[in-house]
Amino acid sequence: MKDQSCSHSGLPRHDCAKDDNGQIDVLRRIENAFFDLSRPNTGPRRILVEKLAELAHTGEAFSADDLWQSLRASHGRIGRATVFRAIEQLVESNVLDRVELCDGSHRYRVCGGSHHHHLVCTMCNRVVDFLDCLSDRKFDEIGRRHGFTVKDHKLTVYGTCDRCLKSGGK
Amino acid sequence: MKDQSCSHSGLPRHDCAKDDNGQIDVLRRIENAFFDLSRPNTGPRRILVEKLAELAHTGEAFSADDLWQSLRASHGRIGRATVFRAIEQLVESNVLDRVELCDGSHRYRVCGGSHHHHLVCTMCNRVVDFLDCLSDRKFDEIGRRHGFTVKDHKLTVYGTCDRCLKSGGK
DNA sequence: ATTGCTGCAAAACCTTTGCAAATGT
DNA sequence: ACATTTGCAAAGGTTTTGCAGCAAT
Repeated sequence: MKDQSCSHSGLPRHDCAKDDNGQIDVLRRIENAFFDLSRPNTGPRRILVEKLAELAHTGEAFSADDLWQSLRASHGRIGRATVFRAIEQLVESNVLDRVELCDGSHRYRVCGGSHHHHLVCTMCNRVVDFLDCLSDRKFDEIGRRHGFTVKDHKLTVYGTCDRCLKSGGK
Repeated sequence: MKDQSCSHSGLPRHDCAKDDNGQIDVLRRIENAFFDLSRPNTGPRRILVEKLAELAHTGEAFSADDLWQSLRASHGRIGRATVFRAIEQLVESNVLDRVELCDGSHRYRVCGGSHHHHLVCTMCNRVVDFLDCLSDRKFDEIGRRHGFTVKDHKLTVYGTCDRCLKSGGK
């Protein structure tokens, strides 16, 4: 079995002024996430930060392998494991979100840091954020009803995006 | 990539009188799911149906491997692939739910057939159902706002169950 | 110097696939 | 007889691990 820790402590570790300033903020958040827990500002990390800032900008969702391929294409050699290890840390630090697709596979995505959920296109896997959700009191109530102390939740909505509808989705 | 189909057509294929009659109903639902699409009432399927009725009763969540181990322990040889193939069909037929744990792994669970969501204990992986959710109009509105046609959604709540809290969970 | 990261290759993990043999109808 | 499922073993895809060497502090 995998790491049972579920340390979405809920709140982002860094203040995230809304993304109005674009990549700068995201860049800083990613750097912070790396350098909070570990010191070295290494080459691989720099190119990772750079690439992730790009991906944050486009909002693209990617698989671990996508990211690896993309990094080794634009820059030279980088280890697969390095990418996996970085993703793990960044998910932990709430810089990346793990998004479940409806087929059970998953992608990652640079997230804004504040609480949100995902709307996923089942045809092209495009992911969009939204804020709507049940209230915290409601979640507490659900928990109370079953003897649970609620810590976190995840809401994912699946559908077809306009682009795919046009290009002949059922 | 995996099978991109997302054929939670949403509605259960068989009427599911609430589980007041216990295992009988569940048993029938599982049998129907198997025998709708394919004929042979084979040995492996019989023991699968039997075991799943048990699991439905206890509400236990299990991995594909758990189920395989358990079947080969109680009955003789059964192929790993047979179990995986059965799970696939039963998920498709809305007899089993796939539940994501907070670490990204997943379990299966015999479900009642009607729309519901899951409350998952992050310590023992116990799973409990609940019904609360946003309204359909709300989901439609979320979709409309982003140009999506909403088909399905999934809400999973993570927390600590009373049993685990008592036995020293943080 | 010390500490921790990196790349590689191997291993682990989980799931799917191909196919001959067995089974149900 | 026929069609389908089964079990096995092999392959597949993805993620993790071990470790020697390297880089940053």
